[in-house]
Amino acid sequence: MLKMMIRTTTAATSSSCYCWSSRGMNCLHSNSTFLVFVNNYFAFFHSQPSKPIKSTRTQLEQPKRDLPKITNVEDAFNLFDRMLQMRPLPSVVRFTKILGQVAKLKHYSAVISLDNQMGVSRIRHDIYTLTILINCYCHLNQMGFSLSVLGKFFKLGLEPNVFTFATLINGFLLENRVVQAAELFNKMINAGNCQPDAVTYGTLVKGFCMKGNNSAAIHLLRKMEEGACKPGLVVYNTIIDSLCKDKLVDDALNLLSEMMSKGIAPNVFTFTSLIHEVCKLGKWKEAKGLLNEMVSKNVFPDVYTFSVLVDTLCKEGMVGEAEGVVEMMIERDIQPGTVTYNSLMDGYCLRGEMSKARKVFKLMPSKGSMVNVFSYSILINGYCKRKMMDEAMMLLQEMSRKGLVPDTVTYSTLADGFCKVGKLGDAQKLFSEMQACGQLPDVQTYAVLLDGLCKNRQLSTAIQLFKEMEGKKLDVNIVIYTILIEGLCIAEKIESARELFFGLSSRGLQPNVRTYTIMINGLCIGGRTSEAEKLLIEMEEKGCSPNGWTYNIIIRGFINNNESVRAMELIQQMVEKGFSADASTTELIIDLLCKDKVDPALLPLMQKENYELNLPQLKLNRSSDHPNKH
DNA sequence: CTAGGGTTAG
Repeated sequence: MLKMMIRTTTAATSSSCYCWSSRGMNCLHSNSTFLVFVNNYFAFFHSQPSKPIKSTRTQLEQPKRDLPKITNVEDAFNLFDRMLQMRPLPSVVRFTKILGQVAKLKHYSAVISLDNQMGVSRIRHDIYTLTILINCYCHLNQMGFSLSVLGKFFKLGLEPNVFTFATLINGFLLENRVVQAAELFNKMINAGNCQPDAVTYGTLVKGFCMKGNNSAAIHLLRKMEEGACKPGLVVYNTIIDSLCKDKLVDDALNLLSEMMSKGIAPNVFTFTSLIHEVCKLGKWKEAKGLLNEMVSKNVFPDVYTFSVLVDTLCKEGMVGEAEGVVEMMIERDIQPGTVTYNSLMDGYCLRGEMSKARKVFKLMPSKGSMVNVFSYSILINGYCKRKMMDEAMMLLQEMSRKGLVPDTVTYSTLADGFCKVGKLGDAQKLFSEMQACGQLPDVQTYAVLLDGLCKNRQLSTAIQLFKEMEGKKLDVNIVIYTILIEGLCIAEKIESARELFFGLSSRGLQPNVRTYTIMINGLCIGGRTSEAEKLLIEMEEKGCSPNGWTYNIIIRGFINNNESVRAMELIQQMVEKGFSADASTTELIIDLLCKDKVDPALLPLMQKENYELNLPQLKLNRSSDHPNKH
């Protein structure tokens, strides 16, 4: 038996070295089912017509365009200049059309400067111009200016219409101010002269969904049914997507049947939401079923749908298959976009294949996909996970040369990389740098830094940072407390760790598996093995099942406290639950055996059939159960 | 000429 254990130990060690990433680890559980899904899926698409029938609508829309289509801001500025020099001046409508197009390109500040030029030439605003302006300020997170534009309506004797109000409601939502959005909505209803339309309702429904308030969204849906403005496709799609994001796929599917029974046909948005969530839950059969269903209804997957599939395949570690999907997209004349390629790059990064990721990154512009902040963050994350900090930092510098603004995620990723290689100073430098550049640290940024400080035994600095974080109105969550509890345990301040742990519920926080495991570890370090075991039972009772990592921790705790009898019992419990010993636990067990420290009374237990049979599982030690993940 | 829904990174 000893031989077997040693063999499996090496297997466990090498497997945990290979799996350096915590993401993508779920590939272990259902690879084969997913493969079946993918194979079916390929066969399925090859049997479909390669091009969906294009709607004739777009063809009809073309001739009425009396203005060259603007594809970039420069063209807009040039055209605008020429128009401003014409005498007589073109009408406000002509100018507004350009503003509308630039706004569609999401160049909101460009719209504002164009509007200023209009002002200089004394071109009067109309309702359209002002509404576009409001929308631009909304997207620039400047609601204050949006509201002052509203004031202009009255000055000019114009009356805001339902477009204006819907835009303002959306603006509040972009700032996460759902209450104000709802207030404005109610004002519309009560004032009586401008009733909300389907879009206005849809916007507010989205607001409730954003706040995770699905029941309020559904309530509004029911209210629409009673009134004159019946819910349409978009409102259903919004709620279906929100239900999906909350993993309530069954509720989402019920809503799908409901809309169909009302004669509202689901479109590619509806199916993409559903397929996305079903893929995330690993329900490949259902994903295939939905793909079948949509095509049978003449709804064809588009670049969004395919990107979801590419992303899922990549996260499952099946990058080759993802590449196949990309090729199929091109064959079917659906051009992969930046998001598609970003997902593919992330897939390579997750497997540590940085040169392949880099190749995609390099080829993107020639395929018509501009790299963006996501592309850089993905690559940077790839290098950070491989501890290649120089390469990661070079990319950060390249970003600013290309005029891309690194965001909170980019900086947090880099800070985490530096923390993990023990360069706390560099992490802290980035933390200040990001704030100097106007990027606000969020909870996850603080989590990265706190974790780095705690793991590097700088507890007092960590506590200082924690206080700073509390001072800002950041929502301190269980992840943060878990890091602090671990920090206290590392510093062997077990009493303080216990206090913090048992005070969690009074802060309205629920410990998760990680929190429990870290506390159990702390208690074991402090020699309180019986209390640790109590916690193991308690977590199970509270519906938080211990995982393989938890068992390994507590077993090691018992062995280290010379309680090998109880340790052996726990090993059996662990094996019965389908978990297995990891490398360091196995080492301790071997040590016990070598030193003949195992009570002969235990031998019958150790030779139990199920225990022996399960030993080869050692090599299946899953690093997803490992602490290095928040 | 103006407004709402689905894809990617820590």
